[in-house]
Amino acid sequence: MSKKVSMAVIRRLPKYHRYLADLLDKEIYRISSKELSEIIGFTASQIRQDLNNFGGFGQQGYGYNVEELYNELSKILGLDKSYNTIIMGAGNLGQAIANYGGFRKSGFKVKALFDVNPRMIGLKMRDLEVLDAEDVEKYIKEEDIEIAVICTPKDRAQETADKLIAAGIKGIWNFAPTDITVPSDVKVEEVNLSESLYVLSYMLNEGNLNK
Amino acid sequence: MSKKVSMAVIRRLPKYHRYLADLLDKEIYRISSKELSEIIGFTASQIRQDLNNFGGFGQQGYGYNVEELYNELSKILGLDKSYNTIIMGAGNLGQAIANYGGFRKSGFKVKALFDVNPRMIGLKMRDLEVLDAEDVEKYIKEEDIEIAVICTPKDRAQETADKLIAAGIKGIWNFAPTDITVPSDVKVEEVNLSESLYVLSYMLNEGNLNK
DNA sequence: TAGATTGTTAATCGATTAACAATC
DNA sequence: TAGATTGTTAATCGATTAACAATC
Repeated sequence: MSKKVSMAVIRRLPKYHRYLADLLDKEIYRISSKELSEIIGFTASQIRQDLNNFGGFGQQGYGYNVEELYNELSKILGLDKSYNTIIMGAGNLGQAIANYGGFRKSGFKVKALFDVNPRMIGLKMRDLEVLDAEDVEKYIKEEDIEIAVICTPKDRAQETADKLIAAGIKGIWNFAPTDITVPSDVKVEEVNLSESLYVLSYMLNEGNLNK
Repeated sequence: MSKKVSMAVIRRLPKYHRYLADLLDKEIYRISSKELSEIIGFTASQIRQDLNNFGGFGQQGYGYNVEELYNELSKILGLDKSYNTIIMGAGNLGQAIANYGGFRKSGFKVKALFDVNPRMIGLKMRDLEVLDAEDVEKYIKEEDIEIAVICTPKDRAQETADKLIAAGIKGIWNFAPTDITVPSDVKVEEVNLSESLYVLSYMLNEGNLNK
């Protein structure tokens, strides 16, 4: 196994994957790094460097076979599997994620929502039930849950993570506006929407900074 | 005006802002870059470098005044103002964003949701009305809207952006799972949730890649 | 004053881009 | 074969870290 691939590269992989899917939709089956660079906005050099972290998928004089590269990227991203998923916190955001069909299509299957609020517990949202957060450890083990999405308020995020990890969860998608601390074998992807919005706000005001 | 600050620095600013708010909550009024580095997980050197892009906010032998630094960061991030905001697309995600109180608290005021679906138009969600997306240009001008959030499906994102920009919008927060193209005076912050989830999926499978 | 800690310059590290031999 | 385009090495660029004089 070769040297660890940098996060900068990894964060570009989903974008390659998406643009290749678009090409397939348009029935384009062959592409050079130069052509791809014009569509996706990275340099051709970067594209070739990025891909070569994982293997030589192209062919000199020809370029890349779109379908083959798409399939390779699917494998690299782990999208050739499916993942049982639960959502902690059945508020607006939890519901929105539960109802987004795109994730299911990519193999992320939301099995249940969990909440601490007695008024929510037992409710059905489309075909999903809201279960008692008390019972989550048992559920994770019995239903073979691999990914948990944290949509709780900020102050309940860490304790929720701890409980999930104790039950064996190895992947957490955290939407609570706080950083959570986990052991190194647990992977966390943080989505901090406030931080994202603040970056937009920064950009809108950049010119006005009196430096 | 000094040299443009890099995106790497800018994306760390909201995190400083958040951790300083936590310190104020805990009634801690003074902090050195070293102490902050232990809490936030960046090096002390990086913290000093980052902040010095915007001014010398510290004091030798003392450190930083938490409240002062927090206020300076608020100004840098444009959080000392408020922004009239609209949401394009009144689906699950649009509603979730509309209902999240945190944004309002930071000065981002959602004034209305817009949708193309006749069944949605006219509905009230809490205190917000769903308006006809046809009327958005007029609304933007009359109500002085500065920021628009795109929560439409992928295939309607670009045309929506074009319409918003024609009406004078300068800031777009894009949740549609596609990149939108805008003139250089318009700022876009992309939030691609699928890409984020795929990165998590990658990390969960990293060990299994047969390289 | 002595100690602490900044602001800032210099050194290092890593990521991106350029170049080109290999080869389809 | 000739042309095209990769895979990969080398060069450049930018970001992070280290070091330390300035100074509170």
